[in-house]
Amino acid sequence: MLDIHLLRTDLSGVAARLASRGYTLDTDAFAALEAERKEVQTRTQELQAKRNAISKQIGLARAKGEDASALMEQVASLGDELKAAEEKLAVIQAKMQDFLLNLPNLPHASVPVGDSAADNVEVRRWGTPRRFDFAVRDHVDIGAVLGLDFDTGAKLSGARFTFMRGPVARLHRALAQFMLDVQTTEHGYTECYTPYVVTAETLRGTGQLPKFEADLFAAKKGGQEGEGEALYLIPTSEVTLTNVVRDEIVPLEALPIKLTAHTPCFRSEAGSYGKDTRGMIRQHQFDKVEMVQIVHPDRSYEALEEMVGHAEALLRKLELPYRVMLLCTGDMGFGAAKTYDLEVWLPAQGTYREISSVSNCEAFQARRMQARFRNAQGKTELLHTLNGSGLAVGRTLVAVLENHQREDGSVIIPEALRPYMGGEKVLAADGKTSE
RNA sequence: GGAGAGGUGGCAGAGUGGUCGAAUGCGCCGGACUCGAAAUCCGGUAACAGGGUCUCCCUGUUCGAGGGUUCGAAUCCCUCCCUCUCCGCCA
Repeated sequence: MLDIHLLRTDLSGVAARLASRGYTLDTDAFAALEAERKEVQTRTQELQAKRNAISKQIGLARAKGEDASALMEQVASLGDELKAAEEKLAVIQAKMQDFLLNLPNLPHASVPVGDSAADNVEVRRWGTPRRFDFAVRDHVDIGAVLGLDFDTGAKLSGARFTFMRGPVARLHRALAQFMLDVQTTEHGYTECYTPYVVTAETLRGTGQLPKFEADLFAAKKGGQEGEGEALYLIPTSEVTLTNVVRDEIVPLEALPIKLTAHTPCFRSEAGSYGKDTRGMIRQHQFDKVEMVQIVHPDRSYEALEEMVGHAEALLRKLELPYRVMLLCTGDMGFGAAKTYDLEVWLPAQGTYREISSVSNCEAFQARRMQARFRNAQGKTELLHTLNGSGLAVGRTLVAVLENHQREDGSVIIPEALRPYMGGEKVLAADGKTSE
């Protein structure tokens, strides 16, 4: 959510910055609503003040045993107008809230202006894509004999679900454990276990609601006939980790808060029909190790660079070539002020594909959540929140299989991962180490 | 699922229709005392929103959430949510 003061004082400036990310701000609608709000709110508060003052006098008169009927008449005459004004104000404020909740964040000044992914800027590359002296297979073919089973996934749950067994299932688990251990022991994050099902209020805090309900899975408690509040499956643990500070005023010395969790993520992938239909690049359910930092506003851009480094460290340890992309204004997510994507090399596709996305949301989420800290002057101030994948486990599995494949269909396990694989060096169909 | 208790400021905890945004204690901030510290004493200390003559003043809202009664609600009524205790069931 944007700061309403900024819209009041610099509406055209806000409109220009939103336009750079392809969002057209209806300035006339805002100006009209704001003018109406100001008038109605002033009038309402005037009437409330009058009522409060007279009511107080009634109390005093009664206490002295005096007759208060003249005062009662005065206040009665306010009644209808006050009630009407309060109702009108509530409607205007709800409209205003709705308007604000649907505005995306402002891009940071350092973000390149552009319309689409084509305008993203490559910041750096690491590693050299390997040359293969045999026909490269993609992860679907490699995984077929190693336990990657899309048919069973589809039978159980439909398209975009994967079933894993044996060596691949173990590799998947090993990757998640490895990532969590690096985040906690080397990067200073606190490991968390969080709910996978959350309330609408929680999703409003991080910005998935009200605008993106179509991207979520909703859940219902058994034994209830449409009663009660809808619950949603988390699309990322950014949601649960960030909402930890919702409605909190954290002490200055508690900052920065650095949290990580390994959770499944559930996404309906509405609007991505026909995209990445082969393999496990785009699934309704995938695992991710998430990094969340909740920091002092002065430190958030420093933290952003640091978090990109944390994600990069994992890719390096796994010996996976990647590049770092700075997203342009038109390609950033709703709540982000600045985002870096990490793209891993996928030899079968002959291209780099997103495996991590790290964003600074500045106060956008904090304002929705009322997540604050007490500054050095003792005043409350909004925090800055950041989140990033460290990493998407499914896509990392794909990258390991494809980049480290061998001609005989086995896969070399990167050294960093071997302690998590019982010391084995190679992933093979028979489960045996062939070297 | 059954029975009961309860949700109040950073925390603990009073308050059952009228100067209550809220006693008291703790914590925190400032001051006094002290060479300094501790102890003690004095004073201050909620959030959010709006307005202004904008380092300050004024107004409004907020006592789990929403609705109702009333001139007036933390306090009375209704609905919902959550927490705790006991019993039952359960991984």
